Amino acid sequence: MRSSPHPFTLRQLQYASAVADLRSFRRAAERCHVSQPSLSAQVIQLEEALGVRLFERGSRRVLVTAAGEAVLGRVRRMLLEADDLAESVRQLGDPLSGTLRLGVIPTISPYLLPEVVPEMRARHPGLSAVWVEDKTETLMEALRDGRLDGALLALEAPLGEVEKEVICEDPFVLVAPPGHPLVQSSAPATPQEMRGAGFLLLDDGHCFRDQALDYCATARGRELDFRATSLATLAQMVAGGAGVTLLPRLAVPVENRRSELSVRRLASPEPHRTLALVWRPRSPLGPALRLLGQTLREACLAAEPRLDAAIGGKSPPPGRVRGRTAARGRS
Amino acid sequence: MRSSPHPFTLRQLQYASAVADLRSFRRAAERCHVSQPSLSAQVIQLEEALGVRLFERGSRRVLVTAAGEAVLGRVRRMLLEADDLAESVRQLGDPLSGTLRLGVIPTISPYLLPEVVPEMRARHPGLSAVWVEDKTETLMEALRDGRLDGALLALEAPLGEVEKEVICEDPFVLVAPPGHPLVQSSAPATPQEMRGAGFLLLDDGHCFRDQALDYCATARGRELDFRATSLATLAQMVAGGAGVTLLPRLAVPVENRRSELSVRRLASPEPHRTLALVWRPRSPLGPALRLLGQTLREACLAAEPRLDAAIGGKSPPPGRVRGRTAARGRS
DNA sequence: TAAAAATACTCCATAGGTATTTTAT
DNA sequence: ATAAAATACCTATGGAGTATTTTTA
Repeated sequence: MRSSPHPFTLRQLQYASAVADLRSFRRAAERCHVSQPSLSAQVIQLEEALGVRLFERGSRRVLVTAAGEAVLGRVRRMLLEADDLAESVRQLGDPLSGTLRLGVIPTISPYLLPEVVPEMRARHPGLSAVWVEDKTETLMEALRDGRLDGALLALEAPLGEVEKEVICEDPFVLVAPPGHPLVQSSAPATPQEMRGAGFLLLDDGHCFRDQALDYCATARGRELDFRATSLATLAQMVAGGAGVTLLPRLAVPVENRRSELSVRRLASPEPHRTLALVWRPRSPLGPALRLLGQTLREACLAAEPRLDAAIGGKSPPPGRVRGRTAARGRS
Repeated sequence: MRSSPHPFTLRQLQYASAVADLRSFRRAAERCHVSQPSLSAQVIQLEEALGVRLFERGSRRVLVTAAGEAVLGRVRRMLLEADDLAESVRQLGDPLSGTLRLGVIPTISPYLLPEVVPEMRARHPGLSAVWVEDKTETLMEALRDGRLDGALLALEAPLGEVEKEVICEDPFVLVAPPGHPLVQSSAPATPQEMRGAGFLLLDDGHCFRDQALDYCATARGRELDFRATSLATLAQMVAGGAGVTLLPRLAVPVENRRSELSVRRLASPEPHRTLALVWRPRSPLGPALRLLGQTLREACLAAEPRLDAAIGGKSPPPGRVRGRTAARGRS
């Protein structure tokens, strides 16, 4: 352990981080609730302590130097750790309370949250959650920056290093207008049957699009020249006869509530996504999120029969989901 | 980004960390070069800021509370990151100079270091290295605590999360006294031939013992009732006719310098270890260590012919070693 | 009772404030 | 000319020191 006396303070790092964020000493000073000269002085001291200029000052703009870029990543990580330290103490006294800032992707939230949010409230009355909906990439960035505490998404997307609690496996199903040749059989649909079929898919940026596109490729389907921005739109288009699509089973009860669609399971290996609650490694909220994930899993399990009913077919016994795992996501 | 003004300072963390390490306020104050009351005051302030008692003070001893244990891990990580921040700036100005504290395991150091240390000195004159010899587990702990900058060891041992630069693959070879039935052929030795043979192995704690034991098990050999503390001892015992053993090819030129041993390659899949330079993820010295690793690899490559000559057999063309990889070690 | 941490207090280094100057567009 | 950062200078918080008291094994 080195730990010679440190030549800088957390406060200096905070000020520097604010300047880097806002590209202005003036506004940084405002955000930090100090006067501009005070903040300037601290930043200068930091630069002197480190022996490197972090910012290039112009009278109209502030630029971050190359050295600054290199240093500020570490600075942000340190400030995040400092937040975590404070938070971890709060968690000691009060393991399951406070407000969690949670992200969720749009292909999950409308279908899962109505189920599980009431359950959460019932099971953990001290815990409140703020849900933010966005695409995987944005959520992960917010997670890494500490703007979110956790996120509910599909593990099949590239996530980087996270801790996770798996909620459920969500199989994809084939959806077509009633009477469409692809939904005349009730047996699981094989890729061969779908060869050449015209698929409607989601717009870019949705991880579900990528997965559906993968399957579409193996089935030698072709993508139609329209991209929906939501599963609801997709379902409407299919109901209108514009083509067929894949939907996560989770979405079927909602999107087919008026029974305008015919649904068919897919033959194994059944394509699916794995829904999970993920969080930053070593987040002080890890234990709380783990517990929350378990609640979510149980709520999902309880919803299974209804999901099966909606697609008119029993699922194969779901592989026992494993918990308490920390691992690196794909890519 | 949260980053509300932090209620504690790096200095407070440093003092608390020193108290935890030394279990004494007085000695912690000495180490930190401040008076005992000053340090006490800061620790008390930290406890108040966090709202939790970190230490249980007795007149004869200081105990770390449960909360303290929970908090101090994070504290140490933060202090390490602070060190890294300072170091990363030093690296910016001067990428390949300074002193690296490097660990190496005893089954590598006597064979590889004499080769590569002169090469290192020649290639990176500004860079000096302090080498520490110890077993893998101890080295990894020192690495995680920031007491070492890098370590040269075998990737087959459980390492946790590290960045690495692979140096070379080092195959194991069969070593027996001349005239021993197992070394009459010059063809690669198969596990079947070795069935029931008496193997001399290293003492516990050496990762090479574990690997040799694995092979020994697949070959249905039996371990003799003696455990050597070094490969040198092992080689001496074999030369004295006490049994046979496996050695890393790297060790053969040194341990068989008087040609008292007969050496035979092993049939594929040839057991081997993968030597690599590893370091903490995000270490500011990463780029320097990466470069150093490349030097080590080239020095190893240059030594190949001599190693082959020493075991009297050409190796199969070595699989192209991959560089620039960061990955999680086994276990 | 003795060793160790906490308290009492003084001092000064420094973070922060206001007023002003410098700088670059 | 003007917006923004640096400088000058003052204030006051608080970190560090010495001397002393309290605590407990």
